[in-house]
Amino acid sequence: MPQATPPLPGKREQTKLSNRQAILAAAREVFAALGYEAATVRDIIRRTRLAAGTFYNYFRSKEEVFAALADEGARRFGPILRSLRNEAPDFECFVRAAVNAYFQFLAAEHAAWTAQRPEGEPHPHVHRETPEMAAVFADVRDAVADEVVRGGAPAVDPDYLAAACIAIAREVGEKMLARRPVETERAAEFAVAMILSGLRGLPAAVR
Amino acid sequence: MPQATPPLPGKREQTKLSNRQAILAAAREVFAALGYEAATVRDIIRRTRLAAGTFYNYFRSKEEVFAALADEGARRFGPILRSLRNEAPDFECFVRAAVNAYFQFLAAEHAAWTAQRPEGEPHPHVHRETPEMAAVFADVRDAVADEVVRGGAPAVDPDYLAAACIAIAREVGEKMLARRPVETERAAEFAVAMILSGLRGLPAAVR
Amino acid sequence: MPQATPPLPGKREQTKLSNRQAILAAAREVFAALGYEAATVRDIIRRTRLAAGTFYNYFRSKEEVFAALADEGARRFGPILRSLRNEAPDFECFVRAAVNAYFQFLAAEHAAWTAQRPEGEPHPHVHRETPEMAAVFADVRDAVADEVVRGGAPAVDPDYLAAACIAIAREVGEKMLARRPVETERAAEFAVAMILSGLRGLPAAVR
Amino acid sequence: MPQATPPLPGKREQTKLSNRQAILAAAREVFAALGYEAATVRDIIRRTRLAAGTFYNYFRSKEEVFAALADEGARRFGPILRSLRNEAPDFECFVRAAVNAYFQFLAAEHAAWTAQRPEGEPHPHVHRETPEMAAVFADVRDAVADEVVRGGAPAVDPDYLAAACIAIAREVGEKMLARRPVETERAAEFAVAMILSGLRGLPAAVR
DNA sequence: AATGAATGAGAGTTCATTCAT
DNA sequence: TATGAATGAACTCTCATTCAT
Repeated sequence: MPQATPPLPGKREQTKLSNRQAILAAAREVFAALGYEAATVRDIIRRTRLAAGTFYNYFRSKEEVFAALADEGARRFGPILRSLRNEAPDFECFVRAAVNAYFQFLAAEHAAWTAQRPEGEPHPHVHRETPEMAAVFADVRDAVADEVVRGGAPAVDPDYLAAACIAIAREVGEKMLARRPVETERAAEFAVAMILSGLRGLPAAVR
Repeated sequence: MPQATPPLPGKREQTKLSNRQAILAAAREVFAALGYEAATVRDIIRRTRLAAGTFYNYFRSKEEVFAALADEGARRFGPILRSLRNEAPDFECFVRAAVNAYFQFLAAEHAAWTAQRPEGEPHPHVHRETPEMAAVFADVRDAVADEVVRGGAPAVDPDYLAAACIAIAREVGEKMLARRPVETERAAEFAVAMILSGLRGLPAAVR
Repeated sequence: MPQATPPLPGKREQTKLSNRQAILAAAREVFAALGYEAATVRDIIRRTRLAAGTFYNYFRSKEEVFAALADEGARRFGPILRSLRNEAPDFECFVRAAVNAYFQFLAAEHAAWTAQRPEGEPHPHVHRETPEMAAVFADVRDAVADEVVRGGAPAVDPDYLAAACIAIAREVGEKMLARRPVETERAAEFAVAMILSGLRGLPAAVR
Repeated sequence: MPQATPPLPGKREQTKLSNRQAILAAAREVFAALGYEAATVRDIIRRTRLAAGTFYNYFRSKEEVFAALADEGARRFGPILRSLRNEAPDFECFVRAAVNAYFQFLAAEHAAWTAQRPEGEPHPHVHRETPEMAAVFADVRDAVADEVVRGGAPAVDPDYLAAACIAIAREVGEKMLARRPVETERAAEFAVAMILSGLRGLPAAVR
């Protein structure tokens, strides 16, 4: 196939990219609708115009596409989080801003997902953890841990502290999503209060 | 037929009971190692000397064996929790006692599980929620919610509060398990401090 | 167990007999409701107060209980058929009487069955052949064949003739059962007419 | 892409077609040997070089492959039957032609099947109704019913009449197949005579 | 003789993954 | 590189049958 060298991203590169995007988009929907375990590669490619085998030109497994999705989420969320940290005058403001951002993100994603959920939750005891959430959590964890190291947060075990903050946000966020209407602000307010007052009380309690 | 009361359990009843226990034990291990979704009925019976079909003489499905495990956990933990509540002079003491009990339980169960785990975390993004944990969490949630209603805890949204307390305990507990050695007391101390000081600061922050 | 010799059928023999009857009755219902292939030994013993293993004290398999049912049907129907043959002045009357008896039997059995059929016919291309029917057919076949040999029916191939007569009765009978209301007499009339006029026309057509 | 019309079927299409044929052929044999109910999907694919899962690329279930077989039979037989009806000067000739055609078809199919049958009849009480037969019967039934409506057959219950005709052909046909040698003509002659003389005698007998 | 739990083969079906086209 | 049929291991669950009690 004699052909001039493509000066701009050639057609090949374009389709390659758009195929990748199509798979990622389909995977996002499927993981949201079915959960990681129940989702199958077949489910993903079925929501795509691509053939079964094509999936494997882009990802080696369900595991890998999940990781890619998480990466993408991190790439979208990381900058937001970092700018919040730069702009916030102190740690309290940062926590407030971060929790608010997270809860808004959560509500937005949730709205998109609940649309296609077919029946009621079949396995209520299983956490629906989406790739985006995982990435966001990782970022937050790093931020909190950094802050502890930098002295902006009390000098307690940074790992435990990060875990506790994330835990509060996560669990309260989940409760928030279960309510009608979804009150992002009230929930965020509660979570922030819990985190900050917990933080303030810590140094006295834990040496 | 010289006697009406069956004095000792016959051999049949004995094996029946021990088989049931064997299946439950195997299921516990499998759920811990693989998570609920990834676990299969085959995985469970394979860890047993029983034949494939025998599983279905005891439980109708994976769902059912999970529920049985949760029931068992609740039966074991519920009384402990309730006695703690009765004995504790105030809510703080109760929280302290409950968190300690939970972390000890966690450490004990963990020791039993990690024994069998063959490789490193195969599915890191999936929440390992074991039936026992689910049951314990439900109990704690009820206790906290009750306390809020009774006025022993600040008059904030009881659902959010319970969720936050559980979240802290859960997540810090998980971190604790990941460390060597497993320091039950330090972790419990941290979690209790976080919960209680969070609690104290709440009323001022949330109107 | 010292015990006087039982002069009349002892308790043992009685239960043995009643167990056998219970299994047969259950089998009759199950075969009618599910068809031979779909019916399982489990289905049969489940309709009984007996334990699974007990079935095998009486019958070695589903096959065998089916055969026993057929035997029973034959024992009930054979005498009727034979007396009809003795009482009927000629072959025509015999055919008439036999077809009527068969159709009435069919309608009666059918009423008993359709009661418990759960859903609509799942496999429309499968003939529901019950043991009783099989036995009755065998008897009729013998009767017709005998009559041909005795000269009461035209000297055509007796096997074909018997087959044709049975076929008409069977198929028209099935059609009859599918209608509401079930008109035993009209259907019998039709079948008899078809058989007899077919019979009369045969000698001329077939040498 | 120098050419728009796919000139010859590619290798893929060829194997796809031949696999489909292989499955159908295997299914035909299995249904004939075991009957619809006793036949399993595994029996079918086992007579094939294909893997277990491949069956489901072609048919969704046993039911569906049976239907496909019936369709095929109908497609082969329907035209024959219709041309016979157009060419026959009267109903008698049509019946004669149809029965002959049916018996020949039966004999041909039978030859193909009995080749593989390993042992003696394993389930004597189950009607071996093959998909082809089902299709043929449906066609014949329609033809006879039509003729009754058109007045070419006596004005008796068309459903009963069709059933009776089919029944005679079917049952006599079965007897025919059981004999050695298989005398298609004699059997057809008998069946035709029985049907036609039955037909002629009917109007007088049934008002 | 009756019991009913244990057995394990085998049914239908799904799925991740491969590979000839 | 895209395709999509083939693969075969694995899964859930059922069943006839056995056998210790």
